[in-house]
Amino acid sequence: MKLATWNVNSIRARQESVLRWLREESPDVLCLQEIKVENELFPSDPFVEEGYYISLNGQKTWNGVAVLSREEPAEVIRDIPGGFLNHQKRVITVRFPGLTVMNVYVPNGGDVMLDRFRDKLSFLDELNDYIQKLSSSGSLIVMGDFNVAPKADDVYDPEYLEGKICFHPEERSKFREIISSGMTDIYRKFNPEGKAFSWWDYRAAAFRRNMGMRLDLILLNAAAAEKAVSCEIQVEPRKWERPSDHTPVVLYLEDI
DNA sequence: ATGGCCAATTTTATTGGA
Repeated sequence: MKLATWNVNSIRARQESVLRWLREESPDVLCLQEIKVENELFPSDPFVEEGYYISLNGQKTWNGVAVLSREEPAEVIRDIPGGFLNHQKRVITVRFPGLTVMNVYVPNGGDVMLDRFRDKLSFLDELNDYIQKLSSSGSLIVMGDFNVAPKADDVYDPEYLEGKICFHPEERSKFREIISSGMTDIYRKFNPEGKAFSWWDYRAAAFRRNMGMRLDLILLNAAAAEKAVSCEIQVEPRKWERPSDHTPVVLYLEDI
């Protein structure tokens, strides 16, 4: 089984790229973030023709998440039930027999001095609670754009970026709490050493100079981690024409 | 050195991204 996460930075701007990627990779599940469109305006037809069910939690202009899946989900849960930030569409959870997949887009936070950064930390707390709740019932995969680079090898220049957005000690601490509660950062399980990035700024020729961060993560509870075979960051789509600033991260699981 | 770009809407500026 093959699952992937990709922050596409607008599905309407990236429709052809996502279709191309689906044809090349044929994943069973693809979690999309920042679709930046209301559910009614999501360009569903070509993805249905490609053989996918579409589960949506979109909104106008910003945020928005979607799951494409070969199998129709048995259940779809939108947002974090009771969550304080639910007016921003950042979470969608799809459940299949024996497997739950949560697709998340954590707030960026803007700048560590802003209220938005405090909201980001609170969101990570709520997310952890929600993960623990769902983790008690079978295999759980949480994948998406966490907007947190967990460790020094996940950013191009840890000294320069220390304390800046996406690499501030408080957000790394919140992320570690999720890991401490029993989730595995599966990319690092298979690739424990070395710089690895999934996002590169559009500005400053950041991609050409490989000035990136690993913000797109896949977390597995113990039941799911047992079945994990490998995990890869696919840098190639970041080189395509009109790319997203993020690139796909792919997880392979033993058949469930 | 730490900027530069990109997308959507509020559209010829502004906001957010990270």
